[in-house]
Amino acid sequence: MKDNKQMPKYLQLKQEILSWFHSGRLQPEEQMPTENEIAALFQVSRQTVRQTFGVLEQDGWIYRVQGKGTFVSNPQSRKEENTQTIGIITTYISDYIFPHIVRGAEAALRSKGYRLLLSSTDNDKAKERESLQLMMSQPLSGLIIEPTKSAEGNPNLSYYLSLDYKQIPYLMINERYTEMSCPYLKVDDEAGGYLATHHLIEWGHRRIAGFFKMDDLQGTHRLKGFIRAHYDAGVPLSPELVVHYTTEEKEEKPFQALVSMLRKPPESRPSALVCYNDELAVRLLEAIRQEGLSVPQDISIVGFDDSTLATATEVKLTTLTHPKTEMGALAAELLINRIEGKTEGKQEQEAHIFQPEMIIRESTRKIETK
Amino acid sequence: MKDNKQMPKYLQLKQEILSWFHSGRLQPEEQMPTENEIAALFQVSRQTVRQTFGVLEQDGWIYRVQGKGTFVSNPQSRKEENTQTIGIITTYISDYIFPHIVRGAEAALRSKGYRLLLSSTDNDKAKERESLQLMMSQPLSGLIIEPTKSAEGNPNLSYYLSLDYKQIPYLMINERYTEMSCPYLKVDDEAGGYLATHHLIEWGHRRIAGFFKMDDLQGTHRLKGFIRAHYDAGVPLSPELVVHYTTEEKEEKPFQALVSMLRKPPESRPSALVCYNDELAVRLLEAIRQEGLSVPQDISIVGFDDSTLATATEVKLTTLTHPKTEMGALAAELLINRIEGKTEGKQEQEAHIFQPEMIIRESTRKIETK
DNA sequence: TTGCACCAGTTGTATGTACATCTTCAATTG
DNA sequence: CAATTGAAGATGTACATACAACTGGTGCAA
Repeated sequence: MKDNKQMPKYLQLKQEILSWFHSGRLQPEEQMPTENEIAALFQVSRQTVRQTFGVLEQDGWIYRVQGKGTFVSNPQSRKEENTQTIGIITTYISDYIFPHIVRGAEAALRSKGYRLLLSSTDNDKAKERESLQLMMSQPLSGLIIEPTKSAEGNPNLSYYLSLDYKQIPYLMINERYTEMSCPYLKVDDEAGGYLATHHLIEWGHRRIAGFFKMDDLQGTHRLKGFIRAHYDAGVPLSPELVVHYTTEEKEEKPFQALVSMLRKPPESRPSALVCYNDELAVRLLEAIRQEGLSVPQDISIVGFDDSTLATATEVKLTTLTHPKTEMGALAAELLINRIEGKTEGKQEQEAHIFQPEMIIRESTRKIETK
Repeated sequence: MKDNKQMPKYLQLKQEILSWFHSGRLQPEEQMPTENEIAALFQVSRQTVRQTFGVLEQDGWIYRVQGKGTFVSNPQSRKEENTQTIGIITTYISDYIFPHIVRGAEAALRSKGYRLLLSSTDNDKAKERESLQLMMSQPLSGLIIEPTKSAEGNPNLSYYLSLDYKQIPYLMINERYTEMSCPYLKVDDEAGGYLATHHLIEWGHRRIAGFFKMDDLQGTHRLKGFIRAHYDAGVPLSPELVVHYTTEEKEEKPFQALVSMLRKPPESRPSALVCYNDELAVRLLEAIRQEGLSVPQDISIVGFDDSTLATATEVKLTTLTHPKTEMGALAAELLINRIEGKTEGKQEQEAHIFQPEMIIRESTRKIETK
């Protein structure tokens, strides 16, 4: 027992006894040493031991039976007392892949007896703070966070620090704040962009247009892969074939950009498109139809995320998988492991990166290399 | 202070002090008499007073500040200890209109300082029970439920009764178990089925096929409207044009049924379809394409719910609106009103019924009446 | 006026003693 | 052999004392 003079004896004693539990030296339902034994062992008075036991009993670690003794609580019953609630804070709830992430997490949590608290930030840092505040206003076992745009840093740092202080485990999905080190899960978007582009190059395409949303890291990573695939294959990439846009511009800018590309003479037109995601791919399909061209005869097109939209269209989209549901489920499992202390010793990996896979459907075709 | 010798002094003292709070003799934030004063007043030792204060502090009645004194807790902060948590149990989370309902509810709840617990049943009554159990394992302020397979009755009645017993307000969305009387929000599905059918009849269609999922009440109501529209217009309805299916059959049965309809000679083929929802409409579009027919030239088709799928297809679907987000928000508001007792006197209406509206896009066309 | 030391009063920590109440089990009794 | 009794040992209650740590105010000195 450390003789930290900052801490009162009864709290030092509490730490010591907690370590007995964590090390497995005392098993659930086992009888504790009696108050007098512990008092003698640590050279403190029985009253001090009683004070410690009082706190431990409140925290649900032990229970006392008059005349019989003091016993270690069953972790089962301890859990029942503690909240078994995990929060998820995500940017959007209803948008396209997030429901699947939540669904995966919810199913995993429910099967392990945890409840799911859900909140969204709508990509607004003030709402993120509000959500954190609300979640932490009640006991919480753990937290899964999808950070709101981290470009301007993290104004809610103090809340995250108080998570550390309260020893509430948390992890991040899709991105993470660079100021903080916690486990996180993400998709290898650069590999995705590479795969999509590589697939098209392999099938003979040489003029490939790319449309990427640049206000989140996913878009920039996918673009990176797009560029690298060109470089590796020795295919030159003309700058006019890369279109950047932001969330606000997503309805019109890429659409118009594609229309003006398609109105050029066939030989200077792209023969294939790589789209930021399926939603954009569906939007661009309209532009192609509007210009009287068809997919995949005239233009090949690749989406991202394998959403429900990808198979709702007449020509089923070639796309890349996003492990939406699995990611949610894994996040939940990792978090539960941390909560229940199963990571002791093996020291879980900090980052879990999913590799996307191509799903080749009908929207891409092989063409003759000139 | 009653001299009940059964009860230890420190508990008798607690009762006495509690009566001070209840009688208003001590107001919130007021400073309590000091430990020594109370000890002298009741002729007990300061230690005994401390023991009493310890219990009162745990119960949230008082708080202590070293060097300053002991104070009566603000009932506000006592209330904070009570959960401000509302649960939503829905059939699916990720499927198409539910994320929007949840989103509407979440935004409304967050703005009023409530937390949202989310759970899904996957349309499985066993999971519904599991979800109810989990939700109720902790204090809960209220519950929003979307019934599972509402047409088949309610096997989890006992849980709902215990909600009544615990005086936890709840309401139902989309449908309600007929055995129970609670406020509910729904779309007038019969009117929707009627509108869709009426629209087609008005545009000259006489052989209209209907595809309805029959294991929830939405489907049966939409069918009812479908039939009534035929009846009102004096259009005969052949039984072979009505297809029933269940959740489990949704992938294949309606698809096959339509294929065999389309292979009949053109004059005995339906000229229009009314679909249970957009998801099914998209699926049936495939069948139509597969048989070499086109929409709306050969077949008109109407969906339901105005989901994102309705505009993802190349032929934009004519469909009916569903007030997804608004419904979630209104459900949350009504529930909060009940929780906070704002319904006293005016006695809220039991049912809130939204009227669907037709959105006419490209998938239906006028034909010549024979 | 400002800053500092000091003091009285309050809660927090630590120990000691005494006895009450309850559980268990062995010894005793009928 | 069954029931009772009693002792031992555990936690629960109650009181007493001493000092530590903190708060707020007073009063003195720069």
